[in-house]
Amino acid sequence: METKTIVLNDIDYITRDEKPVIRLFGRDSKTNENVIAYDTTFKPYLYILPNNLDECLVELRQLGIDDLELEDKIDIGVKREYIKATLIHPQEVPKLRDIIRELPTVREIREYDIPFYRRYLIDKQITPTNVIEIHGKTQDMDFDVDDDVIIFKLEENPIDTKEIVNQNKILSFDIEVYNAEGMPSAKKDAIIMMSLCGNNGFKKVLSTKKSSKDFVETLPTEEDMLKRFVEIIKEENPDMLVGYNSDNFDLPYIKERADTLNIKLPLGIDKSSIKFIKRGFNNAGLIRGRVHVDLYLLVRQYMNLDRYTLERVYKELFDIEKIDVPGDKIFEYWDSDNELLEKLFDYSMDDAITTTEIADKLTPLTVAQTRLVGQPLFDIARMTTGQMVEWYLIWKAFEKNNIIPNKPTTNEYTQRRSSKKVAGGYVKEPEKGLFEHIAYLDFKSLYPSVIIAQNISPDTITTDDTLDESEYHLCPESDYKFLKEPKGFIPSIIGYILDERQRIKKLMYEETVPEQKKAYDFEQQGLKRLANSMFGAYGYARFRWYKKECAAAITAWGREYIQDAMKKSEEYGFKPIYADTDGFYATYIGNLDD
DNA sequence: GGGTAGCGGGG
DNA sequence: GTGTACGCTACCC
Repeated sequence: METKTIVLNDIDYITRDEKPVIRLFGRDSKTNENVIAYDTTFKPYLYILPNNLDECLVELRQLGIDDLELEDKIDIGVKREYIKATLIHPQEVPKLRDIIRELPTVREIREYDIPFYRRYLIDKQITPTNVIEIHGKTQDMDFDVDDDVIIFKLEENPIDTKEIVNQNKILSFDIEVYNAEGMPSAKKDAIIMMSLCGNNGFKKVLSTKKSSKDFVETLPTEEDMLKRFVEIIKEENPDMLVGYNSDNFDLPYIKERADTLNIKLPLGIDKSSIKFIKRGFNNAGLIRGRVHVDLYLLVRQYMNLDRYTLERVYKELFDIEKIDVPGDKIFEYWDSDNELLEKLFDYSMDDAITTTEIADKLTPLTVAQTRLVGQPLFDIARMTTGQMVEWYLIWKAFEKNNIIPNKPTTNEYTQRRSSKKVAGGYVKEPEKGLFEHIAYLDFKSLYPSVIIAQNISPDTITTDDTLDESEYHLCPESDYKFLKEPKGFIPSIIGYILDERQRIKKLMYEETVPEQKKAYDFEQQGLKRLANSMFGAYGYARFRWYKKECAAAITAWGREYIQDAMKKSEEYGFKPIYADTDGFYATYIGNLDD
C-alpha cells in the first residue's frame, strides 16, 4: 500500500456499475502533481424514526431495503432510537424517502437531503484545502483525464493531517467582448481579449489583434485563443481560478462561444467543459477538479458598499483608481486600431491584475472559513453566512451524535417569513448638541455572550411550569425559560468557537513568522464571523435550527444588558447620549480630576 | 400598508 | 444532484 499527502481541492462523485464512486481532487503536496483519489466503499443513508420499530423494519424490508441498523441519536436534547437505512446509490434517496415517509409505521425521516459528497467530508472528518493523507494504490479507473493526472484507489479512510497551506496559487482571468450592439450576445459577438494574471507574477493578454506590449500574445483566430486559454490554465495549474462576476458573465460567455465555434473546452482535470450549477437565482461556474471562485460574491459578503463594480471595490481596498474604459465603448477602442486599442490592452490586463490583487486580499478569509466549516472552497465561496453556520452545525451535530433537524417545508418557510419579526437591538436616538469628553463603551460579541450566559438553545427552551426558579433563566419582556443545565447544543458550540478564537489570537500574537501570523488572523476572523452569525441564523427562515423564541430572547437580554450598562455608567459620572445594540456613546460629566 | 416587479455584476 | 433557489428597493394600487 502506498501513502500520499494531497492538498484537497475538490470532491464529487460519479457512477460506475450503478454504484457511486467518490472522487477527491487534489495536488500532491510534495510533487505538485494532480491526483484523483477514488473511494468505492462509501454508501448513502438516511434515518427513520419509527412509530413501531418491529413493524417498521418489516415494511422497510418489504421495500427491498435490508441494510438496516439501529442507532441512538440526540434530537434537540432528546435521545431516540433511529433506524439507519443504508442504500446503494445517492439518487435512490430522493425516490425512496417519499415512499418511506408515507409508511404508516414511520413517524419521521431525517438526514435525507445531505449531498453525497458533503456527507463524505463530514463522516470521514476531512477538510478541503487541508493536507490529507491517503492510503491505497495507484490504480487506473475509467476516468477521462489528462495524462499527467495520477489516479489513486483509496483502501483506507483518508486522514486529515490538519496541516494547512498558507499560500494558494491564484490565477485570475477576464475577457473583453465585441459589443457594437449594447450588451454582447455570445451567439454573434466574438471574444476579443482574454487576460490572465497569477499571484506568481504570470501576466498575459491573449488576443486576435497584434500589439507591441510584451504581455500580449496574438493568436490567428478566436478558436486558437480559446485553446490557448485552456492550455495556460493547465500549465499554470492554480489552486484557485478567480474571476469577477465570472459565474454569470465570463464563464457562461466562454462556454457559449466555444459551443458556437464548435470547439472543445477541456478545462477540467477530467477534461470536462465548464458546467453550470443552479444555485439560487444564478449560476455557479464549475470546472471539475479545479476551484473556481467568483470574487464578486466574496466582495458582496465581506464589504458594505453602495456599488460593487470592480473599480469601486479596488478603490475601496487599495485607494487606487483603475484604468478605465467605458464598457459600452469597448468595440470602438477595438475597431480604432490606434492608441485606443493599446489602451484597451492595458485595460484588459489591468482587470486581471486588480482581480488577482483583490483575490490575494480576500480569499485567505474564505479559505479559513472553508477549513472551519469543512465544506469545499467552491461551495463556501458561494454560501451566505447563514448557510455556513448551518453546515458548521451539521458537522458538529455529527461529532456530538445529534441528529440533524430537517429543512423547513415550503409551508413552514412561508409561515416563518410572514410571522412577525423579532424585535431588534436597543437604540437610543442621539441627543442633540455638541458634547465633550465622549467615551464609547461596547460589549465584545454581545449576542454570543448572551446565548452562552443564558444558555439559549432549541434544546434548552422549556415550558415546564413545575421547575424551580433556580433551574432556569427567565427572559425579560417575555416568559421564555431556558434550562441552566445541561448546556445547550448551540451555546456549547459558540463557547467552543469563542475559546478557540482566544486560543488562535494568542497564537497569532506569539507568532513571529509573518505568513503564519496572517493565517492565524484569518482563522480568528472566520471564528468571529461564525460566532456573530449564530444569532442571525436563529431568525433565518430556512435555518434547520430556526427558533424564533431564541432570536427574541437574545435581543431581549441584549437590550437589558446595554440598558443596565448605561445605567451603571451614570454612577461613574457618564451621561449616555446615543446607543445602538451592543454599544453606546456617553459624555463624561463628572469631575475629570477625580 | 401590502403586494409584486426588477435588479445586481459583467461588456 | 440525497436538485427547486436572494434580498433589497422602487413603484403600484
